[in-house]
Amino acid sequence: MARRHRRGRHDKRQIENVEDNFITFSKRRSSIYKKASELVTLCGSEVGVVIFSPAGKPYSFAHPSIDSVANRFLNQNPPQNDGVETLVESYRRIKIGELNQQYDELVDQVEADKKRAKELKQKTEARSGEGSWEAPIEELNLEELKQMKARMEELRQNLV
Amino acid sequence: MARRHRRGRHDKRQIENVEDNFITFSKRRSSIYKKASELVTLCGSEVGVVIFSPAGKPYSFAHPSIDSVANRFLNQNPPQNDGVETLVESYRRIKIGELNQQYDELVDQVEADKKRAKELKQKTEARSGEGSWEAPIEELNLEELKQMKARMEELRQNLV
DNA sequence: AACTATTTATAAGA
DNA sequence: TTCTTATAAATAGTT
Repeated sequence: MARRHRRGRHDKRQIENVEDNFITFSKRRSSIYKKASELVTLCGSEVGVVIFSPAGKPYSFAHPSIDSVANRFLNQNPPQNDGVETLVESYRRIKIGELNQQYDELVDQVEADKKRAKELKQKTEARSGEGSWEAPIEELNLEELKQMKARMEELRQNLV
Repeated sequence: MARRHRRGRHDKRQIENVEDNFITFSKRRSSIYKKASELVTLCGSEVGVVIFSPAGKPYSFAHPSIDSVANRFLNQNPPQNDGVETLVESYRRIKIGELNQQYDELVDQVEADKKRAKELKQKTEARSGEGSWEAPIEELNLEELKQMKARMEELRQNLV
């Protein structure tokens, strides 16, 4: 009996050309969507699937929505201890890092200005012998500024 | 012939109890992972799957990694115009909003302090008639501060 | 976990 | 493309 044509699924299918590969990809992508959908209706679970074609085009299937599933997953997976950054951590680090750098420069400059203003004030007071009624203001504000910086750094610890 | 037991897959399987449902869920979840894995090796695509069990426990499968797939998907799906926030947008808005609020308070306070310091300096100078060599410093720094604030607001526009 | 009757998915051909 | 089909794989219920 002559050898039959091979049909059904074969483990060692080789990628012959781009067109056939995309046909296979499309069929299998649809099947995965179907399986995911069945899991939702059959078991009452939530599912999100993201697939990139060999050419790099994105496809997705999700229930109840891709954002819902992604947010739920990310929120239930807090920062890991194994050195691997999560998606959210990466965005926080990169984007908030810029903001923090600007903030550090601002605080440094402001504190230097406060110090110089205080020295200047002491100098002019020593010469005039007046104006001591203004004395506590800048010290107090400088202290508040330091506290605010501490609070900001605490916030940053929680963010980055 | 007596009616046979129903095997194979049936469209209208009913959830009888939690244990059986979880067994079905586990089997099907494994199958979806297998299908996803086959899609990767067979077609050379990238896949990310997130699944919540009926009880709410999260599971995931991804190649090359869940972060890689998620980032790639989110980056290729820029902010939509239909009023729906993406995952990344939501995180930026919520977390950076806190930082911005602190920053606004800081800038307001600093500028108020600058103004008061300037007034105090003018007052003491008017009385002593000296110290004018220090005059340009605070105005310059105040201007730099304003520019820094402007840059910060520009940065924020890009973030939020 | 493993088994099995049945259904579904798959690859290639038409 | 879409349909067909021989075969492989997945499924639900059982043991």
